[in-house]
Amino acid sequence: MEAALRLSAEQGFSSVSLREVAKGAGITPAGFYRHFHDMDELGLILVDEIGLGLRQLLREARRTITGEGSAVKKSVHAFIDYITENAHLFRVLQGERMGSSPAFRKALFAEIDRFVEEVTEDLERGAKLLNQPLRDTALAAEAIVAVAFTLGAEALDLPKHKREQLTERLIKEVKMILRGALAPPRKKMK
Amino acid sequence: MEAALRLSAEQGFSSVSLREVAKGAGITPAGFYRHFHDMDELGLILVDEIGLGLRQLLREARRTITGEGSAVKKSVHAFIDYITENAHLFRVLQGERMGSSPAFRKALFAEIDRFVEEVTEDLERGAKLLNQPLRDTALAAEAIVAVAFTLGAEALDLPKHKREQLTERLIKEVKMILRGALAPPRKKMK
DNA sequence: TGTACATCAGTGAACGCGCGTTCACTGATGTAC
DNA sequence: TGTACATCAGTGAACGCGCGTTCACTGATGTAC
Repeated sequence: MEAALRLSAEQGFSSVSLREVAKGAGITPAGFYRHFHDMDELGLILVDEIGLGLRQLLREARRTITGEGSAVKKSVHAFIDYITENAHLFRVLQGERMGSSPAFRKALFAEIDRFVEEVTEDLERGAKLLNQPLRDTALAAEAIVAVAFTLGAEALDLPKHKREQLTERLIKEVKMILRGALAPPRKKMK
Repeated sequence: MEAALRLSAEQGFSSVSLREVAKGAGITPAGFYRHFHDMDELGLILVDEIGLGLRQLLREARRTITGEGSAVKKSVHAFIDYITENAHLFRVLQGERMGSSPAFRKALFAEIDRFVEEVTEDLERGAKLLNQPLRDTALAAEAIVAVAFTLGAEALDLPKHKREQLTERLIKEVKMILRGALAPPRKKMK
């Protein structure tokens, strides 16, 4: 699993060969079959691990935001810290969202949907706490996750100081979306 | 090129073989070398075509929004129409953003950056026209493109009626971001 | 404590296959005289 | 108008290589008596 994750993060799961995984794990290709029926099965188990990681991330973020200070800022930092530490997992998540096998893709989308739902709930809870009702909370969550994942993926390729810049940008964009979800309707949008 | 584009959209550029492209184009593998030095070269030319497509899309969107009605709504519809018609191009754009060769990826990011810049300019122009100054226009553009590309990629896999639902969602999210970029600062964000 | 047996992760050789790349070639089309 | 030659897209055979999968096997570990 470890070898598969590392290789998938480097070159994308779909172009990792069974033989490469076996070699990475220090066994012969035939030995692979003692553990998985084929690469697809390994892939689905990998996706489960990714989903687990996402839920863990949310738990960590919730833990962080108790206390004072901007919840957005702390959540985004928790997010960036998490994907930096689990770069392999996240790279596979983003990289395999398109391409690769349909089963893999479907499983990934299910995990992401679940993540968006949890973020929606967190937003609702937070809004209630602050007495600042949001409109279209689910859409706000969807937009936030899209932006966070897109910028997060870019961040992984960057040197540290540029990553920090990008983190600040992400914080501003998330706040922007929340402000848009919060504001009372205006006369007319462009 | 046509064969390469079709195959790349289906299975991702990085897992398309030279022999597959040659077969798709109706020539022998050796014949491929008359046209490209290797697959990397073909890939970079493909990226150029993608960039061309993005610029064409913006031109079309600008054309559409003259006249009355929500500019966001019309722009988003132009975007969805475009990626529906050029699904191959767009799938490669999204799918190869991660993974594949570094050269390919770098070229893609350059094209996307250029796209974000053009959207920024359009937003500034539009805001001026409506006398509704925006803060952080570049960040708004970055967020809008991230959301549009993410939801757009999902849309391509969906049947028509679900695609329309998703289009409406995208319109609302883009408006949400613009509203957030527009509103005067509030006391405190969550 | 000692022996017989079951389990099972891993071995290593073999297979047929599609891959990228090379090479000398063919044959149609365009150009010069 | 007719002939000689250059160009060049495409051919087809061959190469060595890594691939996924199969097979009978080995040898360490745990269990039953």
